[in-house]
Amino acid sequence: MTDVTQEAHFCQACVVRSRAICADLDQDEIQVLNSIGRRRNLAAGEQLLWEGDEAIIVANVVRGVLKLSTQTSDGKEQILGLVYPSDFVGRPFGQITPYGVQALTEAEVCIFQRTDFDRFAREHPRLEHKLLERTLKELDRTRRWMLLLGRMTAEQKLASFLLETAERAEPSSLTMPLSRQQIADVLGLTIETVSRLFSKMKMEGLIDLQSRRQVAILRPAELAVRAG
Amino acid sequence: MTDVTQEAHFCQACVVRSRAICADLDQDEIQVLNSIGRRRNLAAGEQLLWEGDEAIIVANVVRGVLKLSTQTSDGKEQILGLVYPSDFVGRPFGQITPYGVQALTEAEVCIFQRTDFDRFAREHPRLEHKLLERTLKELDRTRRWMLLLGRMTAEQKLASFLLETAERAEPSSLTMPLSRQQIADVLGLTIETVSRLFSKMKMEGLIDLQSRRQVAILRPAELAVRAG
DNA sequence: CGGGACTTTGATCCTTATCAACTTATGTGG
DNA sequence: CCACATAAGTTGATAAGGATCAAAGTCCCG
Repeated sequence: MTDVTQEAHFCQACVVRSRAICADLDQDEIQVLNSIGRRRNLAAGEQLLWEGDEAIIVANVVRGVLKLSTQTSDGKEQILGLVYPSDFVGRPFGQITPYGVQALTEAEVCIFQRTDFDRFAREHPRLEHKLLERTLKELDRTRRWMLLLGRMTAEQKLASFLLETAERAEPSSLTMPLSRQQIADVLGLTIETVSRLFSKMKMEGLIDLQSRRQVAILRPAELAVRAG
Repeated sequence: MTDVTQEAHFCQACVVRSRAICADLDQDEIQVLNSIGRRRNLAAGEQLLWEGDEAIIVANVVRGVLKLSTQTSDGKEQILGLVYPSDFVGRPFGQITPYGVQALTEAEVCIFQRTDFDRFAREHPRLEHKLLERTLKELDRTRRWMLLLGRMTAEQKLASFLLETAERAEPSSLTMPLSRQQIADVLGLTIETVSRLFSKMKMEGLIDLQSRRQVAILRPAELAVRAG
């Protein structure tokens, strides 16, 4: 289930290096980062971090899609964000992991002990700067999501979600990394509402459903109108 | 309406300095920051930044409460966050201000040209570090708010909001900085629903309303239960 | 004291949640 | 490869929580 590999110089061959926070580091710095990090494969459904746990690790996503999520006291889940390759997860400079992190697809991450990472970051302002830019962007994205949760109707939510997912995914692939339940948890809806909307949009010719996970957007412009 | 003052060495006397991002700077650095920043007073209701505008300034809040907000295409507002003394507003390292910033109470801010601030930040890793920590905390707070918007009932929302506001405000003062409409915009509700809940909570003895803006929490424990 | 904004309260409607039954996929062992 | 079991998704009926529409009440400030 958990496959931990330690390859020498894996940073050099890293597919997300140019886009991840480690992009601006020089040879020597990469060397050090190499020595404190390690790759890890995650099976679909595997949990990387648990909400409320001590924040012992942080990670870069190399491959796959993960979710950040939290729960209400009565057990309903809210997905707080989705993380794609080159994104960063975990809570540097913090004691507690404020949300759970779980792989939605088969995934590969590059993990660091938080304390190692914190120390490295404090000694390398360029890395901290990258991390800051990324965090600011993430905050912007999260705030846009708040508008969706607070003020949009179910249809607007799903239309927005489909468009954003299409943007994030590789152009060819229209495979949803999320189940209906997970989409519901992202949008603050129930699975039934999501399912009904999929059916309705298909009937109206906005999308096509080859299978449950294969969604094709047939009329993106109209979908954008529905997104509000 | 707009009162711009330029005092020498105002940082030294700054009431929020120990808590704001400028806390860790030394004498010389403060001197430089002093030279690129200036104080500005805002009347209640005055807008500091407009959503979508070029991001030309950033600011530290010295006094008062401001809101960050955005709007749906059909004009409904969603408040994305409230900002209190020592908090930072604006979008460093970005071209566009992603949300509007408006003073809810009479307020005082310490503003910088974004480009000046960006340059200063890049040259002073300790400041960037402070800003990073603050941004990470803000992201945590924002994500908790997502749970509220996505999964809580109206009563849970208002109860949570009252408790958090009480925590943020000075212990003695139980003056709401927000109108009913603004509370609704924070919680993703309508003004009518908020008003009804206030009445209900008063009737049930959870809170007392000396006046519209004067809210006393009578039974915080019970309120916490309602918050879920 | 009067006008306007803000707030409260009431009646009704609509969206979405909930509960329930059924259908379709996925997977396992015989 | 099929029969069965299990998980995931769909569809329907009903209910509930808030939104919306409407009207009255309060507060504030000149």
